[in-house]
Amino acid sequence: MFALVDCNNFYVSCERVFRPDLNGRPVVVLSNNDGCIIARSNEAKALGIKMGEPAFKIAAFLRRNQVAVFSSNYVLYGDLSHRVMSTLGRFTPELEVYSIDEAFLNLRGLTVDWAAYARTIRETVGRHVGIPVSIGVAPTKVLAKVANHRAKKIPEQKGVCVLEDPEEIAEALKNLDVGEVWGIGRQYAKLLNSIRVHTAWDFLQLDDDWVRKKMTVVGLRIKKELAGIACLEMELIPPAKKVICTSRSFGKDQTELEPVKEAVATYAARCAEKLRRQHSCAGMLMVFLHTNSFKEHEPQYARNLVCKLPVPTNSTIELIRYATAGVEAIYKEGYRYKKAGVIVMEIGPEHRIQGSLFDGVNREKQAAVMRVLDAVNAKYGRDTLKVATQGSGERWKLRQERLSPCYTTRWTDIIKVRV
DNA sequence: TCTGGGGTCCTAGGACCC
DNA sequence: TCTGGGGTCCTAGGACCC
Repeated sequence: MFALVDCNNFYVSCERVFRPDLNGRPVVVLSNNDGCIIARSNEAKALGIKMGEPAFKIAAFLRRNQVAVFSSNYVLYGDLSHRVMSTLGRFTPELEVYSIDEAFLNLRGLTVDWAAYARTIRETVGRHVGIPVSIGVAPTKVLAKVANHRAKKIPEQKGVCVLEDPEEIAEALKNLDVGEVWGIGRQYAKLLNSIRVHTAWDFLQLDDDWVRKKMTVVGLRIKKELAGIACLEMELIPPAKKVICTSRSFGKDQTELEPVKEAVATYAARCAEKLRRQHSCAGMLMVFLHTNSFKEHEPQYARNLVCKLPVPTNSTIELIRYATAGVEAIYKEGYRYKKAGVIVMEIGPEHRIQGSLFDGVNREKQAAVMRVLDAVNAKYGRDTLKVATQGSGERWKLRQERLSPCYTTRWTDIIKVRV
């Protein structure tokens, strides 16, 4: 049996941990740059606020309904996620951290009452971290997702749902929209609806060959999993990334090269950090830059430039050099730029790089410098040491007007309790 | 004024190898 | 008249996830 533990309205729940006054009130969290709604409390959902809605379009509505609005605080969410995951780790020898707010637990070998066990997990996470979770337990991962969906949607389940008995499973699938099944997105749902397949149960009645042909082996696996045949394994160690991207919209449109270069240098530095964290080097780098396509009446420009690196690297200094040269090459005067990004590809392990006969870089020295840079920044905070090209970020940095404190990771933000 | 960010997997078709 | 067999690698496009 697999359990899927999913944090309820995770970002909103994180904001509420240190603000219990927000319980019972509508709360939303915005995307980077305070752009779109990306998390909603149940009260906010009840008001009809849509996922992905641009915040500026419903600003008046939010005020009128006294909705508490937050910029996203990924430092806080990341830390609380880590605490949830380590608590979950105590309940299984096999934990797969699937995303910032979800994890699969392999319950194989345990002889317990599943529902009682799930309730214990739920209570423990609540007590230790303060985040409410929903738990689905079933014989396959896809069915655990189905169970989780019921745990969340049906109040009588009280956050826990076990699907083991075939008749219960059938009943659950008959009551589930096919588009709600994990792995069936909008396009496949449309295709299935067009042949009068509306529920997960209908999908299960389809011919294997048809599913294979129209939805590839991925679709067929989903079908097997719904039938109770486990095809998806636990992934205990997250595989190294094959592509790493750092991109941001600017806090405001940029019309000059200098601040754009600073931003791109900073994104390159982030990519380098991510590479070093997974002990990889990248052999190729791409930089892109574009204007705001929503502003249809303004002149539009979008370009990217790919650059093969002479020797794969994860050095901040080297990646910044190529990235800024790239953006200089594609930058054109006379546009209002909205967003830029750096993508590194052809990623491989750092201890197996192919050198070059004509390489002028002292790679050992460079690696030593990076070790010091990482150590200093780990101790004193990000960008305590940085490359001067990154600048201060004054002109282009994210808009974050409603950021909550970093309650758990910054000394000055720790809450004070009066006795 | 204001519209997010970061990933994975699969398939088909073409180029190329011996 | 006759026209092999077995592969790999790369790319673009399309689907999906959080």
